[in-house]
Amino acid sequence: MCAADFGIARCAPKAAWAGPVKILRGEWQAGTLVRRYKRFLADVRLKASNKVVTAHCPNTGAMTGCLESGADVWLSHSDDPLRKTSFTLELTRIDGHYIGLNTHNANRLIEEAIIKGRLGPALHDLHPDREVTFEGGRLDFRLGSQAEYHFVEVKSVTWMEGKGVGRFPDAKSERAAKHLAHLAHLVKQGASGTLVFCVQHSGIKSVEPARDIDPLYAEALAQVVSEGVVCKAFKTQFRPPHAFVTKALPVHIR
DNA sequence: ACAGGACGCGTTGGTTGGAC
DNA sequence: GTCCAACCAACGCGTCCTGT
Repeated sequence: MCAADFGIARCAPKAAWAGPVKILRGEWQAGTLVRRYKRFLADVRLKASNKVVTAHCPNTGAMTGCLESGADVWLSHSDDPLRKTSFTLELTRIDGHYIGLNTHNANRLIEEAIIKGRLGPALHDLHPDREVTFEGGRLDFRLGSQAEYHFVEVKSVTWMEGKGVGRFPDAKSERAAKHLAHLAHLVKQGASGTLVFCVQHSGIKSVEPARDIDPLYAEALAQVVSEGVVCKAFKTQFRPPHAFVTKALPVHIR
């Protein structure tokens, strides 16, 4: 299986800021989604063999508008004998737009952009610490030194509504609000904090909080931004098996 | 010092069991 | 029968502990 089989250019887009990050691992496959069920699982018909396989779905969220039966999907493959499913659902294409489904890839993409210094001078660190724990909480990245720590929390945006408006969250999320509180708390203690929306949908042109889905989160976001937390969004471009962070997108808090 | 195993975290709809 | 809380599902990643 190769990218050329699906008319996909192998080269990186000229606008790529960072990467590439390989999002399709192992003997990756293209297929068609048959159904998603039990939150973690999806049946996919492989294009190469026409066989139906069960893949692990690493995004347990609502994934509004992201998983439609019959949609093109791409799967990673693992030889790990401990795994119950050899395939992992990574990417889909709906209405001509690529949508990254693996939330872990959002962190990898943003980490790559941080390492390359593409997210601005305040977010430039050769070796950010990942999954930093503190006072009962955990954030995705810590940059800098003890003199001036900079904490970064990454959220994956895959839900597009209307013409290019990315919305987050797609379901009520107490944890997302908790992460905002953690960032605000650290900023109050003198650190810097940035919330990064990693937009894994090629059709999204701007990001806004989904006030109708989770009004508490929308309020919390506006509050922490007023308290000094920086909120940014970055667009991902897909060239299977790779993905790239390409540019900043506007975030409309209110 | 290093390798490997155990465990915790994060994610949310479905299932199960108890209370009313 | 209905409601609610607790638990479970699969996986990757990081941390901690133990053995060599």
